[in-house]
Amino acid sequence: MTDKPQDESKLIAERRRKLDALRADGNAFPNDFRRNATADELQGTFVDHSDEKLREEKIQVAVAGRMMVKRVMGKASFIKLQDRSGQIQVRLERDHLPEGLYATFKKWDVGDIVAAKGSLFRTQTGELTVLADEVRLLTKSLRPLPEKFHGLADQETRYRQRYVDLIVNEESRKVFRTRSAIVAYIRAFLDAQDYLEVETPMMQVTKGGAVARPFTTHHNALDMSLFLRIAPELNLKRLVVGGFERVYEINRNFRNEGVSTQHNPEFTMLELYRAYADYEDLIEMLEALLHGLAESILGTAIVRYQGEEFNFGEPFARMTVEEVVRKYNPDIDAAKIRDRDYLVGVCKRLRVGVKDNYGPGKLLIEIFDKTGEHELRKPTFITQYPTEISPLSRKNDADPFVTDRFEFFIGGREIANGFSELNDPEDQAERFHAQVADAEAGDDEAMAFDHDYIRALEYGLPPTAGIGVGIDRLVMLLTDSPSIRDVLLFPHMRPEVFD
RNA sequence: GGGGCGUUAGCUCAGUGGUAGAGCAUUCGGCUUUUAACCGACUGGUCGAAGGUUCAAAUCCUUCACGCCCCA
Repeated sequence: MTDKPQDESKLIAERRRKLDALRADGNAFPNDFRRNATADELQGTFVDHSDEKLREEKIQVAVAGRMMVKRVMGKASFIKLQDRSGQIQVRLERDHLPEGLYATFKKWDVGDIVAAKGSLFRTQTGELTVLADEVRLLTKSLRPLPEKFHGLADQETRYRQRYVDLIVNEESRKVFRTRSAIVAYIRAFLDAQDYLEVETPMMQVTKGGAVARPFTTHHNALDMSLFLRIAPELNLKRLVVGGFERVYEINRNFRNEGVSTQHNPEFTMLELYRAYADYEDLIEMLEALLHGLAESILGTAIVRYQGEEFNFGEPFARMTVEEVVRKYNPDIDAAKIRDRDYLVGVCKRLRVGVKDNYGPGKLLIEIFDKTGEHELRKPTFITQYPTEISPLSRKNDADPFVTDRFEFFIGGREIANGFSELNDPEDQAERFHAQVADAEAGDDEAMAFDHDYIRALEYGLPPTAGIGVGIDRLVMLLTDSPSIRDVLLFPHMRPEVFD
């Protein structure tokens, strides 16, 4: 009744024969069992119950899960069932089960989904165990699990077949539970401050909100091109114009760039906007958020990441872009640090590519990226980003060469980017024109002119500050994960070849 | 895009030119308190793909695929 691929492993073929027998015997995939407790509920509830007390009370339980351990010792066996909460041991005795069931059970395999009903007791070593009155096979597993001791180590298989990784690697399950807890903490933190969570379009007609290359898609019925968003920024600020003075979105962005341990084509960002605030207010807020997160997730303000140690309990360091450039390039002439020709010379010495349309601000940031970024190990706010490369940021009142903007670095990586928003519609229009000029000069990362966004600003965006936080990188930090793929359930991979 | 490393049984891994290996898992037998259970027997491979060198290739060479790391 089953078509068997010729190259199918003998292990799978063996299990398929068992499934055939199950089908012949009735419903091989029943869905009428209901459990009354998870493993951890039982472990917690009866933690103080002795074996005698458990046997006295005859506590009836119904448990189910994946059979991860199977130890047959003649006429009795121990198995362990793994459910979403943990594992619970079950003891099966031939003479304590309905006639013939024990012999049937012996054919079941590690990996099968099994249910058991019975009463609780403790073994000689004190392990809480269900003495089974009844056991059932709920789902036959056709594929053998990886070896029990070493688990699944192969990176490629862990990423491609995450379900197997999650079955056998507790550390991997823990990473994704922590990820969920981090996002839940952030939501609670913001909700407590009266922020409104919103969702804005993933598919956009105009690319904007960040300097990056977009993915393009096509709407058939409308016969038009659409961009997958590179940022939600402009839409969120439209909402502030609309009177939602505190908004945030936690969602995916898409950037058509390289893949690395730090980059996935789609990644998750928290972006938030707050009216009547400036970038200094958001620096304070981010410090409070990160401190609270560390205490909540790790139970301490000390974050250990890949051999480095960061204290989230104290205010973070601050430097300006120019200070960083001068610190890591001590030979630079401070008097000429905004001189285009001089900076071109520095870039050439550093073997940084320079284009004709680069102004001093762009050149400065190229030098920063090349020489400074990786040195920013301890949590550090970098401020005063050049206006030239910050088309949506408010100019600094005293020094319009730079904006009231910061980026936040830990371990040499950008974690967040925030600024006082540019709410002058005429200045914003000029900045868009500059972006369009860059685009025409061949810069495929430049923004388009967003007429509707200018119109929104013309209605009046209150003085506002905003911030974007890379959630994946934050999760990496708090789970000590070396690669972004370790914190993405299904990281981007080239297609697998099935032959 | 460039460089380095990797791909051998279901899983974890040995194997540097001369008969393809181990542990776990599977299969069979034994065992009524195991904890990577234990004891005994057996089984399991187009060595990532294609081509080349050689009397002989998992091993050397070339190309390709996929993955990991570093750099741009």
